[in-house]
Amino acid sequence: MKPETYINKLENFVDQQVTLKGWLYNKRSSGKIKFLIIRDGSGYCQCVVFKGNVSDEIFELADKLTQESSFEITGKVKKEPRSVGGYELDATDLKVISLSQEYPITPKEHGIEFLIDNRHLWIRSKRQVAILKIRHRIIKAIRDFFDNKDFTLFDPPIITPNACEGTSTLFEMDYFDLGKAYLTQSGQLYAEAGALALGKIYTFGPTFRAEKSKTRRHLTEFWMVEPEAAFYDLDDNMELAEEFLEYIVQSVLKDRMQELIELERDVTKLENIKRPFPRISYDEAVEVLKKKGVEFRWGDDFGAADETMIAEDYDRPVMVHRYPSEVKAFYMKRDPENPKVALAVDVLAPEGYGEIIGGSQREDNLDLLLERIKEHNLPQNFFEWYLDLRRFGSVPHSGFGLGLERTVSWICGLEHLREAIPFPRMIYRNTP
RNA sequence: UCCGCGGUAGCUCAAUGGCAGAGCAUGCGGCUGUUAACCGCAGGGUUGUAGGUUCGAGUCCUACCCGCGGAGCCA
Repeated sequence: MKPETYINKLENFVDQQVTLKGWLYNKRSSGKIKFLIIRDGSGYCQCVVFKGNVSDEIFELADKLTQESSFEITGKVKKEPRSVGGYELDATDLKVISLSQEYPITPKEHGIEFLIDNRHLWIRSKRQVAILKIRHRIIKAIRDFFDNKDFTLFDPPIITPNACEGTSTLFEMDYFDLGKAYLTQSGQLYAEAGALALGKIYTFGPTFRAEKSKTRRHLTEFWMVEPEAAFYDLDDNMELAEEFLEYIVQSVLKDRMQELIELERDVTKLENIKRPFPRISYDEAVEVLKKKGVEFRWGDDFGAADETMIAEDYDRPVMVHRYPSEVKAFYMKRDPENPKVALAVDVLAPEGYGEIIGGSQREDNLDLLLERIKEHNLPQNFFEWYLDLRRFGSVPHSGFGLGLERTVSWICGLEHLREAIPFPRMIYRNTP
């Protein structure tokens, strides 16, 4: 039943007869010759149906195929530079599996609303297939990177009893007799427990934000990878982050060049992504903004436009460290040399893609952490288990979170995060 | 939540307050190398919803609905 081969393996079958199974991507005809473009998920192949080579029935059947009809086609493989993918199938037989009804996504332009309404079909188009393949390669690179460094995959809960950081708006649900529960906004606190158990761990899963963000950089459901390592300080954390990003980008360049070209991505911009990355302090970043004429008050967090201006001076991601502690989460450790700033780091991607990583060294002192919890008006009883991590063998430790879709978006050169995930969830859309 | 823009054929879009149109898609016909193929013919409309102004509204006014772009917040 399964296909004997796939389009991306045709180079091994030149001058041999094969049967491909797939869907009709497009069709052109010119009298006694028809060109069927078949896609099978692995690639695209032009099949030539010539009246002299097939029976009249087969020739007419080729005419009946509508866009996205499923079919199998048999013929001899030829090398053909004029054809998509470089190979062509000289058809001798054709079987229709299922004729498609009138397919809504035509080979012309469409508006974004229509495409998102038809996301379940839109993902069949070339551009979306390329993005999803790159997404998969990025995910594989993430897992390989940490696995090769002896980080253990550690899955935090998705249902949580309270806000991890106490700031964001969360999706709320009724949890039996225990009252309200929430969808996780970060696996961070649980990751710390994991690091103190296993040394080096990473979490990788979906995360949820109920904020009414309505921009190209936001989804309500997105994927995040969060490494956490015991005995790592902020510098170790930054080293890990830059090696990590370099590995991801270089892996995609090595294995998904064809897809990047399909997306018309300027790959020279990606080839620059090599260590070391520039590191500047928040203070230095503020100076840069002021020099560029931005009115910026020390103590504020950077907006999207500020991030772009800071990043535009560099051809690779820039690591901005030591943010004012007041704009950062309660669990971030303050710099012993300057308690007004936290040992935090944000990594800003080039080309205006903004923050793709946020991380920090964590507060490992029980008393200071208790103070932070009070300052942030967080319910201490929910954090008792987290405080235990400081009561029972506390150690310096650090970690960061990388937003998968923002990374996919940056590497693919996308305009909007919604193309970086199969079925985007946004404030005004939860379908299909 | 706030600011800005939009909603007309299956899709992308036109239409000075005066006959609701084109391209693509679909159907039929033509073409032996097409690359979003091309050429000819045909079918296809509650102009987002409700109300108002007017001899006459896709067009002007009011309200609502839906979406898009951005801000804040963040990955």
